[in-house]
Amino acid sequence: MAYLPSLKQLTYLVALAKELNFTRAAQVCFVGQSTLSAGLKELEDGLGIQLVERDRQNVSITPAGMEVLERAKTILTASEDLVEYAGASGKPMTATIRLGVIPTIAPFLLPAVLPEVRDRFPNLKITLREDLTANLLSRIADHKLDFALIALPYDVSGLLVEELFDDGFWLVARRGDPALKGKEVTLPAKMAERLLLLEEGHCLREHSLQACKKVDIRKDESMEATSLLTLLQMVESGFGIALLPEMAVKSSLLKNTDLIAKAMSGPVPKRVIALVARSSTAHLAEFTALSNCIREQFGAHMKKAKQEK
Amino acid sequence: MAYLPSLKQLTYLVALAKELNFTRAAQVCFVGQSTLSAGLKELEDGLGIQLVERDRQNVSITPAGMEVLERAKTILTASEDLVEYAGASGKPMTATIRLGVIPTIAPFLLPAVLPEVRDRFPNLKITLREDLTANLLSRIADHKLDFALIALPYDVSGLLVEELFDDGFWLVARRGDPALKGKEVTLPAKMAERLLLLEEGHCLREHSLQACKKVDIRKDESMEATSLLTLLQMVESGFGIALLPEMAVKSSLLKNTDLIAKAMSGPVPKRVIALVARSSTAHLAEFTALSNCIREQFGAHMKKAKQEK
DNA sequence: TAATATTTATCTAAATATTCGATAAGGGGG
DNA sequence: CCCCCTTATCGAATATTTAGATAAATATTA
Repeated sequence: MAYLPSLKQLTYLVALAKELNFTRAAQVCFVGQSTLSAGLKELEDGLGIQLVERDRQNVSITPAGMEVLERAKTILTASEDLVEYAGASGKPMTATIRLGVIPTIAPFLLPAVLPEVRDRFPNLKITLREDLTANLLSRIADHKLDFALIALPYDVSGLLVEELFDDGFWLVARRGDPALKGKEVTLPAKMAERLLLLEEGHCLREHSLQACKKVDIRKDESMEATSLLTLLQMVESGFGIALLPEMAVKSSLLKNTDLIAKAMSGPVPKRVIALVARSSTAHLAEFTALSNCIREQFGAHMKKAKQEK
Repeated sequence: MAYLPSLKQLTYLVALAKELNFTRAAQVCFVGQSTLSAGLKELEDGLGIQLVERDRQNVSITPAGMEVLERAKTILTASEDLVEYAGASGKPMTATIRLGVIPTIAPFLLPAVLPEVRDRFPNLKITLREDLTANLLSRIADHKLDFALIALPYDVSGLLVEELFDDGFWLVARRGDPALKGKEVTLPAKMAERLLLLEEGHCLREHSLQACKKVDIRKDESMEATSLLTLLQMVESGFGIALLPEMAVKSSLLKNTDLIAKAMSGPVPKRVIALVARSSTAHLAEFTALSNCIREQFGAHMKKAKQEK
């Protein structure tokens, strides 16, 4: 029989990689330092390679150790999800789902969707967290979050991804702005110069830049908005123009402002709204149900918004 | 600390699911029957759910058990691949790769590609297996095979997939066949009626049917070919027409025959040649290298074949 | 330079877990 | 009704794991 590492040994490696100190890692694992030391040695012997470089003063993970570490994390995550699944099975659609949503989606999609979700799955509890994509994905990996509603393109390798719908970008400018001239709106370079952006970290910033085929050159940080609301304020104050996701345009965000939103022509620049989860998530049924519900419900919501116009 | 199943317990579940008999499963695992019985009970207790239905006479896996089983297999596979990776690390591109190839790819692609692979990676050993897609994928899951060269579309969920290139379908008929008339060849329904197919199990059969938007209706099993060679024989004997992958057309398969191959017009029906592996494969470096090598080398091969024409 | 603190590795005895064989218990088939 | 086959359980032998003490190596500090 071939050697198989024990999950405990893998947790030792993971803890040690995080702490880079045997004593502290042992405390994290609730074992003695000698236990962790021996356990790791056994893992290295079993695998036949050195995973950790122990200088008496510093601990570092070898390149091979890094690869093993990644695999170990995957295995442990899948194991934890297996246990969680087992605990939740038998009572589907009754879980408490921790859902993360990025700030440029949350205020427009959640009000339209959550009531229906609650209606359809009365036993499904949803707790929300609004944060940047990177933070949400990191929390998903750490089991601190179950699902996240984010906008693609984004690196989602290794995750379970369900694309929900496209969300096109509209040009927003003050009434009478030259950028709005003409029947069709495109974004030539000179327009792009006037483009206002959200601050670093918001995916909408990257997506706007990609839509203009511009690389990210920060010019004036004081001219970067911290939310869509402040972004629009800046447009209204005459600092420039901006791209706004369709779902934001269709909300009441532009009411009582002097701003005009116009759809773009040509190949419409867009982001893709997607629900993601760990691929080993314990809540696959809930993931699918939520995906469908959002897709249907938000589709209906947008159609209604169109008619009202 | 939350409960974590031991990998040993997971192997017990996997073995039991395969054998559906505690005694035999225990033998497979090289443990006593009592050990397996106790181990499985411990797993069930730890997870808090029943995985196995034990009638004194029959053993069956509960629905929840099936889900846990799938997850267990994933975890065990990833663990085995971790060990294998550790053993192979430090000497990259020196592994012995067991490569599976489907029969409608092997004779056309391998001769063009393998010499270069051997040249570029002299320490990489490759053993070959020619078989149907379903068998190859099953062997990949069982660690009996490392990579497989197959044709998409095919259900490859859960696998590492690298699409290499498109392989269009050409219409093959006897010289003067009415199907060849006209400047452009499409496949109207009446042509599709005359279509000859490989026998069940060959993906080319499904792909040909999809290309004609036909569902699989077996008419006469004696009229089904067992290989591309016999398929062409049947076309040459006047039994009908066939679709042939471009890589086969560009080979010398049609030389010294009375057959004409003509590219299809419109949206070209095609298959996509892909290399697949377990997503936790120990040989990711080799996978990438082989992918690139095949893509480049076969691209050059086809270009050469075109010039010779 | 010497003392001290901090680190990981090793050793040992004790606690814990695992394993096997024997046996019990529950049904079907003859 | 008995025999055979199944899985579950029990107890003793065995193997593994653990913590604490200690060693060994280095860096820091006096």
